[in-house]
Amino acid sequence: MARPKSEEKRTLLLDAAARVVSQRGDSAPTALIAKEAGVAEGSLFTYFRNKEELLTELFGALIAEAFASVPTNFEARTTTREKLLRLWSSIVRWGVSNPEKWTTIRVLNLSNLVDERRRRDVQSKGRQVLQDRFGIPDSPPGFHTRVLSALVDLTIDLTRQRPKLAEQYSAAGFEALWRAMTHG
Amino acid sequence: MARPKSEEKRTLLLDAAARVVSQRGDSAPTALIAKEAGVAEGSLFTYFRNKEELLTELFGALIAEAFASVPTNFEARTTTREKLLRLWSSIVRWGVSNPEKWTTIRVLNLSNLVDERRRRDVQSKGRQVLQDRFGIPDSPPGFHTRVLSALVDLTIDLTRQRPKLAEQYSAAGFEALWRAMTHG
Amino acid sequence: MARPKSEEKRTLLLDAAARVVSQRGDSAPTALIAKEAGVAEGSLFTYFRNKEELLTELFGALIAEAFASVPTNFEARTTTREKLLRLWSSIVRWGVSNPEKWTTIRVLNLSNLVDERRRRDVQSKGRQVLQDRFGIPDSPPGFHTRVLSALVDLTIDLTRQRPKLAEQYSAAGFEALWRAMTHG
Amino acid sequence: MARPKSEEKRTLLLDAAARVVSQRGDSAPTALIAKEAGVAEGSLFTYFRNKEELLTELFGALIAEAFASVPTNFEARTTTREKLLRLWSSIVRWGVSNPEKWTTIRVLNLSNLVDERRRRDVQSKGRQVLQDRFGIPDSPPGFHTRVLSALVDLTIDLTRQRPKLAEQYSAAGFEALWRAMTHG
DNA sequence: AATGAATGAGACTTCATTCAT
DNA sequence: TATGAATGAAGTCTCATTCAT
Repeated sequence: MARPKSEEKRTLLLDAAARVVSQRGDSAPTALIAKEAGVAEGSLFTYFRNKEELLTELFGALIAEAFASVPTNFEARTTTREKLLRLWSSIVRWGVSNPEKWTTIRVLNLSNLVDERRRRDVQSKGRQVLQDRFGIPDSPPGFHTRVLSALVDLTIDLTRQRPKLAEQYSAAGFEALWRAMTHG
Repeated sequence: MARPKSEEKRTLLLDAAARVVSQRGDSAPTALIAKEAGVAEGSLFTYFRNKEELLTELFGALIAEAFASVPTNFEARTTTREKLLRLWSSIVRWGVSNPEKWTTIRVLNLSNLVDERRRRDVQSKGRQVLQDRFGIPDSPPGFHTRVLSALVDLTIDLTRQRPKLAEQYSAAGFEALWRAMTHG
Repeated sequence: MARPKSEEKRTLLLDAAARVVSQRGDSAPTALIAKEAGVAEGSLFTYFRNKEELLTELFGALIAEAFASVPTNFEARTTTREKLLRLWSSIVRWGVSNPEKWTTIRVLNLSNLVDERRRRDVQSKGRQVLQDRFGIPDSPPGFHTRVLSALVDLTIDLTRQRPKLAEQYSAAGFEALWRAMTHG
Repeated sequence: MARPKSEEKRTLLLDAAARVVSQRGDSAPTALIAKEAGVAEGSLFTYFRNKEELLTELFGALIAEAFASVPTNFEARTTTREKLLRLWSSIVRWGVSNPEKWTTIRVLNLSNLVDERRRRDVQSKGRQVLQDRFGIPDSPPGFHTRVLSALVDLTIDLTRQRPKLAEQYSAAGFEALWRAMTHG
C-alpha cells in the first residue's frame, strides 16, 4: 500500500470521476476526469493503475460514503422497525442530496469496468450488516439486501423527478421495504 | 424493386445486438454486432441510422417482447392478486429464460445511447397497463411500476445466481410486490 | 455510343449533379445526386461508368452550355472590340443567371475527379475559337483564354456578392480584358 | 512540464498537408498527412482540433508565406508601377518556386473545409494592403485584389506548363495587371 | 433497364496509456 | 512526482460500386 504522495489528489480524482461518470457513463474519458480534478492527464495513472482500478475504487468509495452515516448502534430496546427506518432514511437522504454520486453508483453497478469481485464484496458485506446489526435474516440468500437497495434506488430516483413528493415516496418505499422484510 | 429490406435481417441485427450488448455493455462495437448478425458492417446502417437508433429500437423491442406473453384478459371474477401473480410469473419466466435479453434491458435502461423519450414512453405505457388492466392505482406517481420492475429485476438476477432457489425467490419477490401494492 | 434508353434521365442526372456539386463540392455523394435527379442510386451507373465519368461529362456539358449562346457570326465590319464585348456579355450573363452551374465549373476545374484530358481539350478548343472567330492570337500560348476565363470568373463572383454593382463589375472586367488582349 | 508542443512538429504537419493536398485535394486523408509528416495519426489532432482547423490554418499560413517577401517599404519617389512590379514579381516568383504550395492555395480557396471567415479575412486584408501600401483604390470593391490574384494564378500556372516562357508570361501578366488597374 | 439493399474499404476522430522532460 | 505530448488501436459512419430482384 505504498501510496503516492498526495492523498488529497487521489480524493480530488475520485470526486471528479463521480461527477463525470454521472454524466457521461463509464465511457467518460480519463483525460476529462483528470482535467476536472485539476490534475494532469498522466498523473491519474500514478494514483490508479488504470481506468478499471479507478472505477472500482470509486465504486467502493461511493458505497462506503453512502453508508457512512448509517446509524449502527442503537439503544437496547429499539424496535427492528425503528432501526430499519433509521437505516432507510439515512441512505435515502444521502442519495437525494448527492444525486450525481447516486447516479454514478447505479452506473458502476452495471459497468464492465468495475471489478466483479469488488462488487460481490460490497454485496456480501451489506448482507452481513443487515443480519448482524439489524437482525434481518439472509433468506432467501441475498434477497433482502437487494430489495433494500432496489427500493432505495427507485425512491431516490422518483424523488429527484418530483422533489415535492419526497415524503410520500420515502414513506411508500419504506413501507414496501418493511413489509417485504417481515413477510411470512 | 431490388431486394426489399428484409424484416428478417433487421431481427437478426436486433438479436445480435441484444447478445453482444449483454456482454460488452452499450459500448459494444457496431462492427461486432453486424458480424454476429452475419451481415456486413455497413449493412447495419441501412437498417438503423446510427448506433443510437439501433439501441433505442432494441430497447423498445426487448420491452415489447418481455411483455408480449403477459396475460391481460381475465375471467370476470379473477382476484387482483391472482392477476398480479400471472403478470409476475410471466415476466419472471421470460427474464429467467432470456438472461441475455434481460441483462441488455438493464444496461439500456441506463444507457446514454437510448433516446430519453423512448424510455419515458415505455414507462408511461407500463403505468397505464398496471392501472387499466390490473387495477393498481398510480400513486404515488410511478411508484408501483418501478417497484414491479425492480422486484422482477432482482428476482431474475438472484435466480440466475442460484437457479435451485428459483421458487423461493419468485415467491418472496411476489409477496413483496403484493404487499407493496396493497399497503395502507 | 450505344446509349442507354432515356436520354432524358441522363440530363436529369447531370442537372442534379450540377446542383449538388455546387453545394457539396466534388465529394458530393453519387447517391445524393441520384436522389436529387429522382433516379435510383444504382441507375446512375448505367448512365455513367463511374463518378469520374459523371463529373467529366458534367464539366464538358457545363462548359458547352456556358458557351452555347456566345455569338460567333458577325457582320463583316464588326470591330474586334465589339465582338469581344458580345462574347464577354454573353458568358457573364450566363454565369450570373446560373450561379450553381458556374460554381460547379469552378469546382470541377480543380477536381481530381475530372479527366485531365477533357480539361485540356476544353482549353485548347477555347483557344481556337478565340483565335479563329475573334482574331485574338494565342500568344503567349494559352494566355488570352486564361485571362478571359479568369476575368469572367471574378466578375461573376463579385457580381453575385453585390448584385447592385453588376454593371460596374462587368464594365471594369471587360475593360481589363480588352486592355490585356491588346497590349503591346 | 512534459514535452512542449513542438512548433517544429506543427510546421512539419502543415508542410506535409500542403504537399498532400496539392496532389489529392481537400479530401486528402489526415492519416496520410500525419504519416507524411512522420507523426502518428493521432498526433495530428493534438496540433489541430480537426481537419477543418488544419486546412484553415494551412490556408492562412500559405497566404502569409506567399506574401512574406513582398516588399512594402519603398523609397519616396518610387513610381506606382515600379511598386506594383515588385509586388508582382515577388508573388509570381514564390508561386513558381513553390508549385505544390500554390496549388494548395488554389484548392483551399474553393474548399468547404476552410473556414469562411478566415477566407474573408485574408481577402479584406489583401484589399487594405493594396490600397494603403500601393495606392490602388478599392473600386469597384474587391475588383483589383481579385484581378491581381487571378492574374498571378494564371501566370504561375502557365509558367509551370512551359517554364521556358516564364519571362513572357510574367511580362504579359504584369502588363495586363497594370492596365487593368489604371483604366479610366 | 431500373431499383435500392448489400458490401467493405477507408475516412475522421477519440482515448487509455506510455514516456520524455 | 508531475506533466501533457505522443501513440496507434479501435470506434462510428460514409460511400462508390455491385448485384439480386
